[in-house]
Amino acid sequence: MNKLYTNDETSADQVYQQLRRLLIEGYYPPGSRLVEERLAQDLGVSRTPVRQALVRAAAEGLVQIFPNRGAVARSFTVDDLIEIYDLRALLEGHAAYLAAQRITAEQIIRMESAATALEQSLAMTFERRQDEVHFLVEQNAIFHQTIAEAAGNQRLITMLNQIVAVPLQFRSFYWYQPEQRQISNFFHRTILNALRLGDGERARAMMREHIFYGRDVLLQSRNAEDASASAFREE
Amino acid sequence: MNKLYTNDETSADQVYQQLRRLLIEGYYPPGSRLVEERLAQDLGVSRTPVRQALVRAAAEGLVQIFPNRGAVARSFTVDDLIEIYDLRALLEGHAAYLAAQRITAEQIIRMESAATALEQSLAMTFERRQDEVHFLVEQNAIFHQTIAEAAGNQRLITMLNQIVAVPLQFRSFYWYQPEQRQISNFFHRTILNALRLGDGERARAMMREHIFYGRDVLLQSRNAEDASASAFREE
DNA sequence: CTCTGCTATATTGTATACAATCTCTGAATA
DNA sequence: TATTCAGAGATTGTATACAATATAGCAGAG
Repeated sequence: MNKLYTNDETSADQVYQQLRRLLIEGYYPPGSRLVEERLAQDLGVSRTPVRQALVRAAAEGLVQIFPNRGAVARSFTVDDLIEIYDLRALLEGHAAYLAAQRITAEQIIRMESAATALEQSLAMTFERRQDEVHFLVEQNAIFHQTIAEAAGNQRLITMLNQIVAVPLQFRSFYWYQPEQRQISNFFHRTILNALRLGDGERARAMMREHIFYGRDVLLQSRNAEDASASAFREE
Repeated sequence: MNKLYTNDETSADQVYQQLRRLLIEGYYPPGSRLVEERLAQDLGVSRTPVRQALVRAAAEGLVQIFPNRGAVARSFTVDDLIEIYDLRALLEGHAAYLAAQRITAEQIIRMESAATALEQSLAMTFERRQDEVHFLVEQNAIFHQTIAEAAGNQRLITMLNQIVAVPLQFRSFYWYQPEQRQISNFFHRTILNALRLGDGERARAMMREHIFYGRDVLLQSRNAEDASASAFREE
């Protein structure tokens, strides 16, 4: 019974988890410098575990490390987003294809529950907008992660985690638009149907469309509000 | 003019490069413990950069780190290899598909040169067997990396590097069999043709076959010599 | 002879000290 | 005014010391 896959015992691992969360949630905005001493103080440890966390985050593409000049929260150009979504479509499409052959009843139920939660949330009201986004992102993650899990390829899961995490910070506003959410919900149901019928080809096709649709919504929102375009400047 | 993509100035980076090479070439066989102090002495540095290199190697899946128990050169089960080759087929197939639209004349020439080198080497004699394998692996890498480059997706390249590096240690004996090499060479020419004609579908299909063929040769060799099956034991 | 628990040893994890490098400021010069 | 250079300060990179943890061997009980 070893703890290989729950690497959260050492403080270096905890720092990594924290850092990852802070980056994804935009607390350290893209392009901002990540000074080791400051992070160490923020998280109450010395620079040693911070450095390890940074190296690991760099390996995953969350930060960039410039030798002798430090780490920077990675920023993304529009081209980066297009690259990322191209790969997401490829990998998640493949995952959906594989999942159609192997998914279990329990996994289907989990996905249905997430899909339902996303649908019902359209009629719900939350204390704070942030709570709502948090909830939606979480349920959405359950839906997608369950497919990756059902695909039965551990490395595929790892890769998807890397790819999906990166632009998460931008996806917030995706969730603010009811019409787009309805369409996404529709995709979820279609994908679920395909999986239930064991139709891998269809599951893949719908998953790809679902992801490309998300990409397009994101890029459109971007064009709309050019004010915050600075977040896209590379370095 | 920054050195972002040639991270080889700090000794931590050099240690990482060394470690990676030693792992891939089987100097540290799968399953062997990687004691920090020993690595540090082998490479003439302190434990600090060694640890960073290990963290990075773990993020890439080359080693496994067990909290408070140290790092181990990752070993692979047959199922691991199947997972890996499944993803390679997906990613390299996609790369070939994209490359068909964008590949440049210079890149074609580079690939032709590598393909020719691989063909001619069948009639050549090398000082040592190891030199030959080294040469073949290198030319083969040029062929495949050029396709990834031509696909024009930086993240795709990164992912492929991660996936391809892993089983390299096993692929050695692949190169010892002339018949299989001839077939691989034929695939290379077929892929080149498809790329030259801009036929992405065909390039993808042939690339996938090429990779699955490599996988099957690998698995067959494995079955043949069950003596060294220990290398496949997990943990 | 086997099992349990304890201690010694080996090794990892973290903090800190110091060296190496970069950056920024401002003065001197043209 | 623009430019170059020096040096102070900030920050990274590495080594080392120490703390925390795991491992192995051994003694003693059953």
